[in-house]
Order: sequence, then C-alpha cells, then structure tokens
Amino acid sequence: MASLKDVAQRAGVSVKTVSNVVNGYAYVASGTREKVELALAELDYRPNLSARNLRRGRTGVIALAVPELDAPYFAELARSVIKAAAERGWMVLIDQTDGVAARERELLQGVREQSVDGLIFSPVAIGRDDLAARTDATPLVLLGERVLDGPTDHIAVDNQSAAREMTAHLAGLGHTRIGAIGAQHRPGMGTARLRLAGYREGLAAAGLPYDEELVAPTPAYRRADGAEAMRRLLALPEPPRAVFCFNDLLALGALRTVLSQGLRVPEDVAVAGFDDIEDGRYSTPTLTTVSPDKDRVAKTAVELLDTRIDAGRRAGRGAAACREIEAPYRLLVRESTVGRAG
Amino acid sequence: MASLKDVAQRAGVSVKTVSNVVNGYAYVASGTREKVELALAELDYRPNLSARNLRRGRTGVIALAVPELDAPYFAELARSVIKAAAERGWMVLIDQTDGVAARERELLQGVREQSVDGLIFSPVAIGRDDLAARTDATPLVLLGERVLDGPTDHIAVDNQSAAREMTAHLAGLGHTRIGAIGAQHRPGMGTARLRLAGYREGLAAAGLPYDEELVAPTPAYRRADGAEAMRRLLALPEPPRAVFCFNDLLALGALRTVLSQGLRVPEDVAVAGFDDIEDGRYSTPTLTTVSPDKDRVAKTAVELLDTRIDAGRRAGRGAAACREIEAPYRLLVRESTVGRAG
DNA sequence: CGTAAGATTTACATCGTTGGAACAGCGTTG
DNA sequence: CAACGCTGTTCCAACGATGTAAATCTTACG
Repeated sequence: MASLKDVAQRAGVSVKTVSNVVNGYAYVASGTREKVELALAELDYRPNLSARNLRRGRTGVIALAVPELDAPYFAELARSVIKAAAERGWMVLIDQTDGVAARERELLQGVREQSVDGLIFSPVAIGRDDLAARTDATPLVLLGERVLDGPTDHIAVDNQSAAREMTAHLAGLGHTRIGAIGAQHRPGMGTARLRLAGYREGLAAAGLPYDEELVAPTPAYRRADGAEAMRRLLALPEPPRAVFCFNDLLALGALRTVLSQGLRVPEDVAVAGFDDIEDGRYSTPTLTTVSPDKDRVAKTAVELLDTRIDAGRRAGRGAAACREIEAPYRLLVRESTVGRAG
Repeated sequence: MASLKDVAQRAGVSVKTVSNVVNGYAYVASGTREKVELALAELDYRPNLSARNLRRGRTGVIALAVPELDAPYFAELARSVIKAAAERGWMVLIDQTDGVAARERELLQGVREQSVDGLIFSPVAIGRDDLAARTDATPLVLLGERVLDGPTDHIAVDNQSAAREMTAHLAGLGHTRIGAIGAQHRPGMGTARLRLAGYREGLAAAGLPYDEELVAPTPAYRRADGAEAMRRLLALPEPPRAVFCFNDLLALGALRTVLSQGLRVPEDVAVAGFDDIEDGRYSTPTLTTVSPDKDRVAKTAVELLDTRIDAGRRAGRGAAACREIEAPYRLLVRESTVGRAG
C-alpha cells in the first residue's frame, strides 16, 4: 500500500506537496500537480485513514444505534440513515442494543467515542436522567421518543397526537370497544407511554370510557407479542371489536391471531398499527397505520449531526441550543380497518 | 480527552509503562500497576483508536455490504453478523450497494480498504470475472451465491438443491402446473440462475415439462415485483396452480395478489418462497419456504474473516486455500402450500 | 561483595498525515 | 537594485500509541 512518501519519491517532490495535491490546495504549479497526479494514479494511492484521522481528529464515521436491525422499522430507518449519511460522505457503523438498558447506557457513556464522530441513537430502555448524566462529548442525535427539553438534539413524530388520531379514526368507524396492544410498564419506555396517552385522549374525545381490561401490555414489540396479546383480548368475555397496536409488527401478529381464529378483519375485528413498515402494505388485509416520514427523519438526523460535529470542531464545545424537531406523519387508512371497499 | 501522556504524568511514570498496563504486559510491578490503574480511572482514559490503529495497522472494524438493509433477509442477516462480530470484538460498518454493479465493483476495488480490516459481501450484480480482477488485498468473505472455485472464501446454501427440493415438494402435492417467480436474465445474478436450475431439475425429476410461459422474470426481489409477476401468471389462459418464488418477499407479494383476486391459498394456488424471513411466519397463510441457517452463516462468515485477517497479519499475504462452505438449510412446509390442516 | 540473570522501567523512533512556518524564486515597484 | 509581495515548495513538529532496545533496579549465587 503506497504512502505519501512513496508517491513523493516517485514524483520527485516533497511529501507535503503530494499532500497538498491530494487535498486540493490551490498553490501548486500545474506542472507539479500533473507529475504528482500521475504518480498518485500509478501507485493507486489511497490515504491511510487512521493516520489522517489521527491528525485531523475525526473519523468520518457515525454510529447508528438501534435496538435490533431485524425489526423492519429499524431496518428501513437504517437504510435511510445510511443513504443520507453516504450523501454527506459519512460511513455508518451499526450498534444493536437489543433494548438492553446497560448497553444503551454504555453508548451514552461513550464506548464509541473514539471510533465515531457522532451518534444517532434510538433508545428504548433509558430515561431522561441517564441522558442528563451523560459525560461523553460526542455529538448525539436522538430518535424516536419525545422527551421535551432534553439536553440533546432530538427528532420524533408527535406520538401522542398520532395515537390520538388513530384512536379517533377507529371511534369514527363506530367502534365503542377499542383495545390497545403494546402498553409497557417498564420505566423509560416513553414511546409506549406516549401512544397510550394518545389512545386515552382519543377515547375521551369520542366520549368512550377507558377500560383497563382492553389494554394489553406486551414484553416486546415483535409479531409474537402481538399475536399473544390478541389471543388474550379475544379470550375476554366481551372482546374488543377494534384494536390499536402500538406498532405494525404487533398489528401483524394480532392480525394473524384474529384470522387464524376464523374471524374476519375488519368485519369482526379492526386492526390498526403504527410505523408503516412495508409488510403492512402487502399483508392481507393491508394494514391501517401511522406513517412517519422515515426518509425525512433520517435526513434530518444526519444533517443535525453534521452541523453539530462541525460546530464542535469550530467553537470549542460551544453548546448550540438543542433542537427538538417534530417529524411529519400521515394516517394511512387501509383495509384492516375499513375493508376492501374502503 | 485524556491521553497516555496525561495518565503517565498523573501516575508519575513513563508513557510506555502506562501503555504496558493498558495492554496487560506482564512485567509491571504491582505497586506501579495500581498507581497507573488509579490514574487511568481518575482520568477516564480511553485509547485513541486512530492512533492505535495507525500504529497497529488495523482498525477493529469490518464492513458488511448488502444490496439493501430493508429487505428482511438482509436485515436479519445483518443482525446476526453484527452480533457475531461483536462477540469477537469487531465493530460493523454497513454499506448498501442497491444491487448496483458499479457500487459493488467499487467495494472489490477497495473503497473501504483503509477503513476496515475485512469485508463480508453479499454481491448480486457482479460476476466471477470481477472477482478475479480484484486488486484490493482486504480479506473478503462472500455470501449467498455459489461460485465454485472462486478466488475467495465463500459461504452459501446449496441454492440449486434447495430449489429442487421445493419444486419436488410442490410436485409431491399433486401439482402439475408449477410456476416460478424471480428469474433474472441479467448477468451475474447467480442466485436466480441456480434457483431456476433447481426448479427445472425438480420438474424433470417429477416428470413434468418445463414451460417457459410459467416462469415469470422480475426486475428485483421485492414484494411489488412478486405481486406484479403473479398478476401476469394469473392472467394466463391456464394459470399455474402452484408457484415457487425465488424469495419470500416475492412470495408475499404473490400471496397478496392471489388473495386479493378472491382466490384461496393453497386451495386455488399454492405459494412457496425462499429465505424464511420472519414475515412469512406470521402471514396469512403462513409461508412454506427454504430456511437457510442465517445465524450459522453469519457466525461462520465472521470466523472465516477473523482467521483470514489474522493470517494476513502473521504470514505476509500467505494465500491460505480458499474455502467454500455450504450452509445448512431446511425445508419448512407451512400453510401456503398445505393449508391449515397440514 | 561482585556479578549475572531476571524483572521493571524508560527513551526513542515510528506509523502516515497534515498544519504552520520557513524558504526560495521572481516579477514589481520605488 | 534593494525591498516587497506573490507563488510554489520544503522542513519540521505533532497527532497518540506501541515496538525495540537500552537503562536501571533486584535478587540470587559463588
């Protein structure tokens, strides 16, 4: 692997001159530049990034930390983030926390500090206090939960109002017994709490009572959890006729349970989700859901991080105000609540 | 951010001694060690990885290159790879090629050479000649296609025999008009070619004729492609009564088309896929598929890479023999071919 | 008590790049 | 023609860690 030194030798100039050419420094005589470029090409020179990073104090890498990549929502998000990052010249390192608090905390405490220039983080297990206790100075952008006035940049859809709208949609169809799947009593799970709050608001707005019995908590947010929760709900003496699941995977699991018990969706039970993962667009029936603009979230996250990294570099840790950004979402009404005709 | 120098100063020893402690060098007096460890802790020292990498000539990062992360198969694979890598102390950088040949070629030519110690690569667009023309010296492990005697380590299931078995399964159910979805005429797409070959073998073994009409090519391997291809097949004067889709996404799209035309699966049309993505376990009906052992593939890939990286470090480019590893798979028969009772 | 064999610690060079400042060439200007 | 201001190039130090070899300190032994 050729180094600047090799190229310099071959071109008959100093190492710094080669460096200047590589970095597009203006004051290089065109003759010299040509010579150097030739040598560069002949030796197929590529800068040693470790050395460059050491010198420049940055790595060109950002980390994306998510609970698990195989949850379609995070896979889709990761795709968008990697794409947005690539457009700005960043490489992306992925960390999976499995939603384990200890692992999430590690990240905040800077396990990756030396390896990346910034972190885009979608936490599920930690809370505001963990964030406040953070010592790591790496620029950080949080995704997915709405923690107002947090000490960090933050992007999220308004979970609560989206949940409220979805519940209103179900109520608007005439449903009076509307269940919810995905409540979480663990601390930290802000998303679940917000969606539950929205659900309650939606019920209240429709003049419906809140019935604890219709709210099924789940240990996680995978299909199996939704399927299981739905089984519990259907086993009630008076099961719900509509269910709002706190994400699409839960909804798909729920769907499966309903259908496999010989019931029809939405005629017997209407099902709605949250996230708009691709599966829901091809399930039978297709899934009514809340669709956050993932590309937008990803793009904004990378931009935010980008500015913050630049800022950190220019001003010495000049704490620019933290931005709370609300990402747009849409309610997508599909077959699982209104049927084929709808 | 504290450096070795700061720690050394604080502990009143030389930089090298601190380095020795950090690296667990044996000959450090216990008193010294304690002093140093104290200072280390007090300053919350973390090694500067750029510097360490520069010195040691490795990065601690491997890259995983896949077409697109939001295809569940690759998301699940990525999850397993990241996990397996983490267990061996590697970080994982992800590249998405979108199946674009130019991007895949770039990787072979070493865009990441300076950033990672090794590459796990699931190519779709490039061929054997591209591999042969490779100049980059970074250890490489290929996933997913079976290119025998390639110049690289390689892990894959036996696509052809798996496809043959699946076709045999369909024929065994009494089907005589068995379609295939996902043929590709682009060069390089070894996977499609192998699965098609297996399909033909399966037909032949069952004494069935190969009917070009029943083979639907698709531009890509997403749900929409499967849905569209299925529409074409169903529009035939005599549509197939069973369809083998070359991956699960195609199958799920096909499923959707069949069901939305008011037909039943498997009674009117049986559908089978390939990959065993989680969606297929929760679709209605659940999807019969070929299940490659992804965890095993990922683990093996990381191990292979690991040994090759070590080898490259020890022996100077000593070309250890390239290994072709066949990953196990199972045929999972579910509702989409045999119905609920099955 | 001198000395050799360890044990422990240190000094120094080095990995490949880049920032900063010094240096050299050279056409202008006063 | 000396001083000046450009342009173009080079030299040197530094980023932070580690390998090498040498320096220093113990300990055991004759």
